Amino acid sequence: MKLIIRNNSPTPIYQQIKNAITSQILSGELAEGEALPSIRQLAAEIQISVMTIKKAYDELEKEGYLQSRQGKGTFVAPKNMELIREQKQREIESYMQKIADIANTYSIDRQALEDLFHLFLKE
Amino acid sequence: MKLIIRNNSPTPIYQQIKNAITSQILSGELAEGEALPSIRQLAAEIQISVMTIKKAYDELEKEGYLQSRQGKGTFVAPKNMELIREQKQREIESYMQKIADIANTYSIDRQALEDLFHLFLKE
Amino acid sequence: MKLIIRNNSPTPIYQQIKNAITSQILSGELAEGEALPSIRQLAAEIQISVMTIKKAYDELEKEGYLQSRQGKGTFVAPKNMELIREQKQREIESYMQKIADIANTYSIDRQALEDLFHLFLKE
Amino acid sequence: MKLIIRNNSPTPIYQQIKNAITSQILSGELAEGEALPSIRQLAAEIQISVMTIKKAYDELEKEGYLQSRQGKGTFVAPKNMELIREQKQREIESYMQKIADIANTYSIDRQALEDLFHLFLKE
DNA sequence: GTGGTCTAGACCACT
DNA sequence: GTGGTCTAGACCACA
Repeated sequence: MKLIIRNNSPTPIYQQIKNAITSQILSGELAEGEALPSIRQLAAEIQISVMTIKKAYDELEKEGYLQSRQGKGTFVAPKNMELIREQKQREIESYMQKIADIANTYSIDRQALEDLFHLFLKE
Repeated sequence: MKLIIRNNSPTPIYQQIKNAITSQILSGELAEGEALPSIRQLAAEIQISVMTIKKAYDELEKEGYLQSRQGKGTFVAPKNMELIREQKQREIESYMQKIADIANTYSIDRQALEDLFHLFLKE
Repeated sequence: MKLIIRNNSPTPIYQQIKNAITSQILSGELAEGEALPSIRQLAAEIQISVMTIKKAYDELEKEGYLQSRQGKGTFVAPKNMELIREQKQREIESYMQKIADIANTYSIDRQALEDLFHLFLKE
Repeated sequence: MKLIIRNNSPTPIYQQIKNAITSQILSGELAEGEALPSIRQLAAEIQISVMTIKKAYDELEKEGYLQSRQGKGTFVAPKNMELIREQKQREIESYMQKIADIANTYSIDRQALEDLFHLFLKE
């Protein structure tokens, strides 16, 4: 597995690992069902603590990209991706509805709301 | 008034009462100026000592959530609007944070997100 | 905060912590907006590593129960709970639809499917 | 045939081709017995050396995914049904695991879950 | 061998 | 003070 980690980057190492893996899954370089390097192996390969790799793998599993099986290894999850994205889309819409409701009820300024929104998006 | 008190809980009963009331005030279930049940009435209703209710009401008054008027009863303090706005502001921010997180994790297009946001706001 | 941790339990410590906190949130003992003990404080109190507490808090944050703010502390999230449960309900339904679709397409035995389902539920 | 090849990717091109084809076979986009484009045709189509395509096809034949018949072309191997069933079985298990996880995390009633499951199965 | 959990430190950034 | 990240070990359970 090819991974370039920048120690001096402000992006946490586990996040860099997550980004690299998701981009490879989304581009098809990592096919569904394919095995990933074991956490220890990858840790040795890129000179990073096992726990850091584990954290990246754990989060990717919760997000639906990977699937771990004790004693067997970690694999690219079957392609739920469209399903997951649909769900996340709906989740976003319901949060927006909530925001709109609150803004209406408490007459919060729309311009302020938009500025806030841009702030969060640009992070 | 809806209150669920657990006798076997490690949380002191007066604290459970305080939690329930503040949560109802902040969520808007108890509107500002609204009358709370009298100490004796509530004590009878939930089978709790009058002293315990009084302690809860007293502390809530000290903290600015309630206001008791001699001979008239206890009311939700009117100056909560700022408190509530702050609370709602934080609520909106937490929703936006979630939207931003999801958008980052699943690489959702920012322009589409903004369009959606305008859609909900203009409703 | 009152927490009883069993070191000899098969349930991981971080899971025991999560269970205790969610049950207190759902029962109202922990009101929305209320501060939780800091990770270090709780770690000292129950004699557990800071990282273990952190893991429990982290997962509770991802699940929508808590909200952490750097430099300030960790708080019970505003009551999105009904919203989140609705979303999770829909998520479950879409997974079930997927299962039903696959089972239909590949004529997988329904009884085997049910047995499998019971197996996973009873874990 | 839909193939996206990245020249600047760290994954060797023949591996990218293998990944794309296995993924399409396992997901059913390529049905058993279906003909694949000829080596020369595919090479021309995606602007890749004939040798590279041949290497990918050869390895996929060794792994049992494809079957080439002298003078006729290359086809998806017919005995994939078991492979696919295994894959689908694992897919179903992963969905069930997700359902069980959500149900545990958000304390969703098991009976309701079973009723829902029967509903979807009987459709 | 694999992943799953846990520890006891450390340093950083924010307030 | 708070949370956020990371390390270099350890032991367990599964296969």
